[in-house]
Amino acid sequence: MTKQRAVILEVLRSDKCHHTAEELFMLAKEKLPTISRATVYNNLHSLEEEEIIRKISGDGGPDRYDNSFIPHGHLICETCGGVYDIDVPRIEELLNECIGSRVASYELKVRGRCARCKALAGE
Amino acid sequence: MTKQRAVILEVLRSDKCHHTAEELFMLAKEKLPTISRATVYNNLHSLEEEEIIRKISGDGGPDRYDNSFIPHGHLICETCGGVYDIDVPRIEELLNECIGSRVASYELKVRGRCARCKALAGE
DNA sequence: AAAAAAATTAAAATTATTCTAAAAAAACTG
DNA sequence: CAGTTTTTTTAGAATAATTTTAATTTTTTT
Repeated sequence: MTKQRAVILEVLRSDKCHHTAEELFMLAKEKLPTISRATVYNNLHSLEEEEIIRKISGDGGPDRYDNSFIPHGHLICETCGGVYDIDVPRIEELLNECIGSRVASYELKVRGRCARCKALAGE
Repeated sequence: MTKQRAVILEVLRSDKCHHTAEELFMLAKEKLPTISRATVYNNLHSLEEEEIIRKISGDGGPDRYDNSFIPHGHLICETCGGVYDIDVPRIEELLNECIGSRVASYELKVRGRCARCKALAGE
């Protein structure tokens, strides 16, 4: 556990939203100005290997990192653009049945409207 | 509908697996040797806009394209790296219940082992 | 057939990420 | 704790995927 790794974990955990490697690098730099981009990437990889964090890829832009390793769904609100964690009950069992064996992991992104935006729209 | 666009659609549809832009470019080049990479990217974007195809991103490598726009799950095989369509029954209803309203679309990627690789491994 | 608009091309530019080799820090060893 | 080895970090170069650019070609409209 180096200074750099501690800072990367700290910024990963101190925030609710899912940052990109570049954002994490900038945030880490505020706390440790000498940190290098390569170190951020190196640590994100090793943290992923160690099953501490998880990469979320594919919204067009760069990959993002989630400070939880446990797979869970994300709701992308079409109204406000926010990305919220969602829990889909028994999804893992359902997927296991589907592929006829144990799923190693899954990634689920749902586009719709979040609770807040629904309430504001009077739904 | 230009010659190029027709060829791109043709190669997209003639294959069961999900190709990358580069692969589609190479396949299109066989049929139309003067075609340019930029044309492939341009057309993939417009076809996506027109809701004819769908981009699948985020398995480490480059984005892939699915010749169907209708949302469905993908199994990414951890053994052979292939990307296969999977049908998860009643997933849409389940997601609707979860977010308390109609989902606009979803993206589901499951990592596990495909039927072929399971068979080869003697499972 | 001429003019205007749209699509294509090849190459350069950009973005995100990975690699490299040297320097620094950390972990062993006697 | 001094010397050695291993690991990590660093800055920048390299690479990969995609986008942009500006000139050309093709298609459409008039």
